[in-house]
Amino acid sequence: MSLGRLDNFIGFRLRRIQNYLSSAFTAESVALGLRPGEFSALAVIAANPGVSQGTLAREVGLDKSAAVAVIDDLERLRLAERRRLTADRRRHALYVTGDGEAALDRLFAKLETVERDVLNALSPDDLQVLSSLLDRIYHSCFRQDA
Amino acid sequence: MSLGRLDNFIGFRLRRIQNYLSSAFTAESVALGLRPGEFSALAVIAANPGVSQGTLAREVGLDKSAAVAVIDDLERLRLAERRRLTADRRRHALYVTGDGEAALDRLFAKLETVERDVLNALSPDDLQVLSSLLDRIYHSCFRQDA
DNA sequence: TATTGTTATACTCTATAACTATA
DNA sequence: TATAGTTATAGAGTATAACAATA
Repeated sequence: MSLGRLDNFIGFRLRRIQNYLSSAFTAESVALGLRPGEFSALAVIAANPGVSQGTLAREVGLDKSAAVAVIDDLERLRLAERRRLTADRRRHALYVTGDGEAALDRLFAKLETVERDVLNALSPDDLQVLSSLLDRIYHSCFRQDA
Repeated sequence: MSLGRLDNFIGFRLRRIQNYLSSAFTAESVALGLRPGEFSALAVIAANPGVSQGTLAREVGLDKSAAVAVIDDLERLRLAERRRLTADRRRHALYVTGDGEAALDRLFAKLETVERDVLNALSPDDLQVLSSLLDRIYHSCFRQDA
């Protein structure tokens, strides 16, 4: 089976590698009761304690209505919690619980294992180069951040 | 907004870049009436004239039942066609039509534009390095191909 | 009047299994 | 009995708009 012209595009190779990484990781994620996307939401809350739902949604690429379901789920699992802000009672500030931090430790450990397996074709120097090339692309695309 | 520990993982950056690439491309794709995934199916048929539905499905990562809907769509748009094989009348051989080739030319041109925009932070030499690093990862993951 | 979060709804995707026609 | 393709169906994911509370 040939991929033909598709094979000339970097985006196609990015997608194949990324699909592989994420399917390997998803198994660990669902083992903790998390659906795809909930892990990154939890990680972003952990990195930004008190973040609002709207800001989180924008950052993770979710619709604000989809964010409701994600946070409902995280609360149900006692991994994160909403706290109504007194300053602006429309807003919820989001925080990760102790259980949430423990889950993140476990998930990040798995993520490291998965990446190590997939990236073991490259030397540490190669990885450094790859990382810096991706950074340069990333920053040229997303420099206009909020 | 910080991404916290997430930012240390190459897979996360791969995903952001790939999301960006694919959302920019999807617009052109739907303008031609194609749904996501149908473009790559069409490209693989073009690269492998006479391929069967099952083989195509495996290659593109579709379920065989999902492949039916994709090919129905491609036939309805007159971009590809099924031909019943006389040797084994259970099978359909798939072919791209003239319209299909024209659509592919247009779509691949768009793909080049999108990639150029996103990857313009890198010099041709850098792109060559990136491409070869991704290839090495890819081949170490998928060497056990069919 | 605008914004934050919520609910409702519809649409798309995906995954599964049952079915047909051929082998 | 096994395989290629099809159909039917249910579940998850996503996108949209209407809504309540608050600003």
